[in-house]
Amino acid sequence: MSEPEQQEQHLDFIRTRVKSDQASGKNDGRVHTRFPPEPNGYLHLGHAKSICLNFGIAREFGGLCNLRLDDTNPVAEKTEYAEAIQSDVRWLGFDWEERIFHASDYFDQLHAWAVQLIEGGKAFVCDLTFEEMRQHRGTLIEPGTNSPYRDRPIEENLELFEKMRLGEFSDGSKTLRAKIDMASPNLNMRDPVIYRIIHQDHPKTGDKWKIYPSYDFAHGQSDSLEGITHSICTLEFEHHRPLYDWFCQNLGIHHPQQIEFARLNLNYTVMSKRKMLRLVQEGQVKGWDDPRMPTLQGMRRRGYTPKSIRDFCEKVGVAKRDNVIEVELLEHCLRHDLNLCAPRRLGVLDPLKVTIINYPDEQVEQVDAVNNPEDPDAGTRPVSFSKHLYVDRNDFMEDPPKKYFRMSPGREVRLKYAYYITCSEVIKDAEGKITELICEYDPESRGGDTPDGRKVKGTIQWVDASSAKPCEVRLYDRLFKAPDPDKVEDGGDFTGNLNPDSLQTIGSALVEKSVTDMGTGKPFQLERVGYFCIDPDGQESGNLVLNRTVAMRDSWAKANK
RNA sequence: AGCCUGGUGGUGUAAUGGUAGCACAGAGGUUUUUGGUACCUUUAGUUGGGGUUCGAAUCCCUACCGGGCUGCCA
Repeated sequence: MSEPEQQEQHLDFIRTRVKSDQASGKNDGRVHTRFPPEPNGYLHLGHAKSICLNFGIAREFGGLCNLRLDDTNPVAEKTEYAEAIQSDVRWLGFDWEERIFHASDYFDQLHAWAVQLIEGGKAFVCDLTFEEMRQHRGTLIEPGTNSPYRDRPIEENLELFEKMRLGEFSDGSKTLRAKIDMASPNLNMRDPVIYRIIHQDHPKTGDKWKIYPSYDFAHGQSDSLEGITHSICTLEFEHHRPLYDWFCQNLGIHHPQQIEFARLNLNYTVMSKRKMLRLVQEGQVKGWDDPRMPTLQGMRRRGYTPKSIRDFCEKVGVAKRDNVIEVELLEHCLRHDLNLCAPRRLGVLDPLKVTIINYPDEQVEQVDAVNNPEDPDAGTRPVSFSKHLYVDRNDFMEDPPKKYFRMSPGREVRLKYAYYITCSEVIKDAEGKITELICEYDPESRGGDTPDGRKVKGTIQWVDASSAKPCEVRLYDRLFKAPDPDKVEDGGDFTGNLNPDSLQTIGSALVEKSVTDMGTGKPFQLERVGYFCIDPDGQESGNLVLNRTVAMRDSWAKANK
C-alpha cells in the first residue's frame, strides 16, 4: 500500500523513464533488465551499484532481471571469476532464479547474424593489419578512409568469413567489419570490427570457435535475444549506443533501449579492475579479498553486511554527472546496520592490568551483560568478573585533561555491567611505564548502580584476566592517503598515494571468552571500540584473528584533534 | 581541434515554468551503564553573462569549467 507512495517521490532519471515506458505500454508493459559483467575479474562496489539498480528496477516494476556473463573474449576470462560473480551477487541478496545466461550461449546465432549482414552487403572481411586499420580510421577531427577491401564481392566475403571460422587464418590477419560510415564523427561507427580471429579455447565453448564476436556485436543482440527492455550501462558506452541501435535495426530484431548512468567513485580508494589488479600483483594488498579492497569479497571479509551495501547504493542515487562519493556515507550505512544487528561483547585492544585490592582473592562471579541495547529480545549473557582484570590503556590517564571522563587516580568510574571502581595506586616499571593499576571497588555498586544513586561520568569496558581470550586484531584504515589516488605529482602513479598505515596489526588484544563462539565473518561490536568479525585466517592454527570492520564514531577523539 | 555529454551547499541527490528539499559530512545541544545510539537545533547551494516570462535551477543564446571518444578490451 505504502510502496507506490514511496516510489512516487524522487525517482531517478532511469526509473522515471522505465515508469513512463511501462505506462505507455511499450514492450507490452514488460520490464526486463540484466546485469552483464565480463568474467575477467572480481566484482566491486561499482558493480554493486549496477546490481542494485538492475535488480531493483525489475523488482519495483514487477519485472525480471537476468544475470549474464559477457564472455566474448576468451583471452581474459576464467571460470573462477564467473563462479565468484555468482556467489557475490547472491551474497548481495539478489536472485536471478533460472535466468543465468552467457554471451557465448548465442555464438551460433551471432554467427548467423554476421552472415546475414554479409549477405545484405552490410559487412565485409578486411585484411588490414591492426596498424593499417588505425591509420584508415582517421582521427577525432578528420574522417577516416575506406578500407581497400570494403567492396569485396559478397560471395568472396562469405567464403573468407567461413575460412576464418574454420581457423584457416592466423590471429589478427583478418577481421569482419560492419560497413557503416568511415566519415562518421562517432569513431565507433567507422566500420567497426565485429568478429576477430582468436585461436584460443573458450571456458564454455571449448575449441569450437576460432573467431569471436566483439562486445558491440554481442551485447545488444544478447539483450535482444533475452527480451531485455532496458539495457542499463555506464556512461562510457554512450558512444556505442548508435552502434547498438544500428545492429538491432539492420538485423530487424527486438530493440532494447540502452540507458547510461555515471559509474560510482569513492574517495580514498580506486574503483577500476585494472588498478586493483596492480595492487594484487604488486603485493600492496594480500589478494582480491583483502579487507581493505573495495571488492565485494574484500568487503565481505572485512565484515560489511549486504544490507549496508544495498542501502548505500540506494543513497548514492543515479544520475549522469560524474561523482565521487565520500567514504563517510558508506561508513554511515555500515554503522547504521551494524548498530541494529551486531551483538555486543567486551574486549580491550591494549590491555592494562587492574587489581581490585578489596575484592576477595579467589572469588569469581558472573555479571549480566546486555547483548544488544537496540534489541531487547537479544537478552543478556553472563560474563565472569574477578579480582584481576584488564582495561584499555587509553582509558587511564595519570594526569588527565579537563573533559576526560575515564580513569585517573582517585576518580571513580563504572566498569560496564559490573562495579564502580576507583584507582588508588599506579604501579610503574623501571622506565616509568605504567604496568598495573591498583583499585578499590564498591561492593554496593554491583550491576553498575549504587543505592545512593551516585553518578559517574565514565563507563569503561574490561575483561576478566583468567578467562579472557588473547587474539590478534587487524585494524584497517583507508587504502590511500589522498582523497583522489590518481592525483599525483609528476612522474608518479596512484600507488604513490598508498597509505603505508592502512593495516595495523595488534598481537595481544584480549576479548571476553564468548567471542570465540562467533562464527567466522559474523559481525559483533566490541563495546566502545568498534565493529569486528572473525577472520578465516586463524582457523587452521586455532588462533583468534579479528578484523575491525569499522571503528565506533568517536566524538572524544575528534574533539581532541 | 571535431563530436558526444554533464555543471544545484563540502559531498551525493531531488525539485522538469510557481516556497530550492533530503541524506552524509561540519557546528551546537538533550538523553544515555558504549564519549555509541536516538532526538533537537544550526551553518552552507542553483558556474558566469545575456534573453523569454507576471515568475527561470528548469526554456533560449553565449562564455567558462568537468568528463568521454582515435582497441581486433568490455
